Amino acid sequence: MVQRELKHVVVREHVRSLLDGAEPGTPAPSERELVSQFKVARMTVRQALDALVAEGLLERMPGRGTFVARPRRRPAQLTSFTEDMRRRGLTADSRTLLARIEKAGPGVARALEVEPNSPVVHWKRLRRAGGATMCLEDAYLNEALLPGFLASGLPSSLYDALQGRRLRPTWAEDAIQADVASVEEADLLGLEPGQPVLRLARRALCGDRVVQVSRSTYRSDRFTLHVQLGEATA
Amino acid sequence: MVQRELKHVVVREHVRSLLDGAEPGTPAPSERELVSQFKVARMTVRQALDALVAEGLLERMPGRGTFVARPRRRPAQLTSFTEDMRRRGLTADSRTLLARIEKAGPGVARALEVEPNSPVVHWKRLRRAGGATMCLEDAYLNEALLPGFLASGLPSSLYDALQGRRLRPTWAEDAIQADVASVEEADLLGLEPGQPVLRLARRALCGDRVVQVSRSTYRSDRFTLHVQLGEATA
DNA sequence: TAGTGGTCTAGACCACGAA
DNA sequence: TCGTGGTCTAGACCACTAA
Repeated sequence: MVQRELKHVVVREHVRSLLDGAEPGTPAPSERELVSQFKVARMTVRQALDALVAEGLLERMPGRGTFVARPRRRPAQLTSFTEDMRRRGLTADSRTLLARIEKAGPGVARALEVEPNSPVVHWKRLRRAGGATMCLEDAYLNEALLPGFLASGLPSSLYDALQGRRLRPTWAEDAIQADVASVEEADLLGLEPGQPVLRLARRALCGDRVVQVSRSTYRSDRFTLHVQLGEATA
Repeated sequence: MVQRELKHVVVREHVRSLLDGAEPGTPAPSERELVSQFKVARMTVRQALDALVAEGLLERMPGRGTFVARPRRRPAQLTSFTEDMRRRGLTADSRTLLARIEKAGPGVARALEVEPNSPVVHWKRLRRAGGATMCLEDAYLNEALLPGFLASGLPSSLYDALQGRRLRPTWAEDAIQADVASVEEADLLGLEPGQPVLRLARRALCGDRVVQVSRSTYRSDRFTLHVQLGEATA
């Protein structure tokens, strides 16, 4: 069963594969070329190219033509610790300190937007990258969205596991502070009490549903947080 | 001199003002209504509405109509300290510790993407919000882009001043770390040496040009950094 | 001058949703 | 059934760029 392909999709994908891997500045076929090649109206070609322009692949230059755009600088992406470390060429692993279902206290309930005393997954991990201890993470997940999460075995990457259930966060808000390590944190992270740490509190949503809230404590001597910021729009 | 208004712009702005402040879910006029109202072709109306959809103001629902969308959650925006504080209901001011033109050292030159020994504006400020000292900021600006910047008087908001010269940053990268205050920082910020501080190093670009690089040191007891993260694409 | 993208027309048929 | 947005046609004139 081959679904009927919309013409603008055919044109769009043809142009995309034509320019796959091309250098920025490479000219795309002109609109009128595509019109005669695919025997379609020019509006149809424009619809196809509009999509690629919106995507950031192409750039129009009136009077000159349409060209492969240089990659846009993007604002902050929502990535997991595992992905972050992989990007730095390090392999992430973790030691689970605690993983169980609890009743949500008032703070966690409010943050997760569930009723107090609702079941939540509490997962506490010591996270390492390239063999070195990086941070202590205390995460709470909305159990109602993740039935049987603990029973199916703890995943190595939380976001991978959420992605598998189509619950990968699409948006998050982090609150970031500097502080000094508590006695317990220092012990777990291998620091002296009073040494500086970076604290990061996250609320992660998938659509409108709060999936995860967490508090992480990073060793400041091993971890620098990198954030890209985009253009302010009105 | 009234510039000729493009039809799709007229329609777009009419719809925008019509729905200004409307609740999410409010229906927009149907495409055919706008066609007969403005005596234009339907493609023209679609072009107008497409722009508003891309902007996030409208949402199409095939078979039902076009409606005001609920505001999208946005990834991190590039805002200035002044704007950040205003959003928190605080008024920002600052005490300039140093403002002069210097020759770029190797590190600053590399970060600003100028030749070593090029003239750069060095501006060091103690920044306050609501009367309380918040941070110490050391900023370097590319003098070649900002001729006469110091001569025209120091602005209260750097980003406002840059905006006036059409050099407001459109993208930035921050590196964020926890540390402890040095003796000099402690003195200026009113802390004890060894208390935790949040360090933020920023490189801000307008288009492809590096406009500003800076290092800021925040009192961690008064300042929490908030960052929104968007969906990972590709 | 020839080619490009930007705008615009006046229709058409389709699938989908609500009544 | 009727109105909606989604797709598509076959033209047109314009401003701009490059040769």
